[in-house]
Amino acid sequence: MFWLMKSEPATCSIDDLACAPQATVPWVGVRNYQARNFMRDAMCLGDGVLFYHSSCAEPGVAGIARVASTAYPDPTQFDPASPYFDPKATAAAPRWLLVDVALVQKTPLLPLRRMREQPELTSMGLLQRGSRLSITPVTRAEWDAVLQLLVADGATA
DNA sequence: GCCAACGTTGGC
DNA sequence: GCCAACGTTGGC
Repeated sequence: MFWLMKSEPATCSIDDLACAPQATVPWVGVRNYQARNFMRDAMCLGDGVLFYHSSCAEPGVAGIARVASTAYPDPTQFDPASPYFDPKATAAAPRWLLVDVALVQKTPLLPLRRMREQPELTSMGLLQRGSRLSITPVTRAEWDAVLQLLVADGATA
């Protein structure tokens, strides 16, 4: 399967991912049940990920990654010093799960603005009106179309 | 900083 | 279980 995962570059950018040990990061901080359920129930090792920069000057897809672990408890839910601390979570009954995400390739930024111009991408969850989910499934057709655009960008860069 | 859209909370 | 109030997201 394929996914789009949002990250605020101020928190974890594509370059931060590239610089992480094994170019892999635990996807900490998801506190939405729908997004959690995607990680827990639907993600598989090796699934393709569009790494998306959100809440920044130039929102858009910044690289390709892949799912690098199965789901396990997000340690930040247990850490009172973390902004992601959840007082209702316990080690016996963790509430929030995450997966590890590994960089495949940084790409030239594919801006949200350009994605909106592509008829074959209008079905993407990311582009739906009012959509705020930080993790959304991506169809093979959408994945292929995005890769096409990323390649085209690379060729003309 | 604005604001639309959505999710969560909590009283009843 | 309803629903109003509140909080959050995230593009602009």
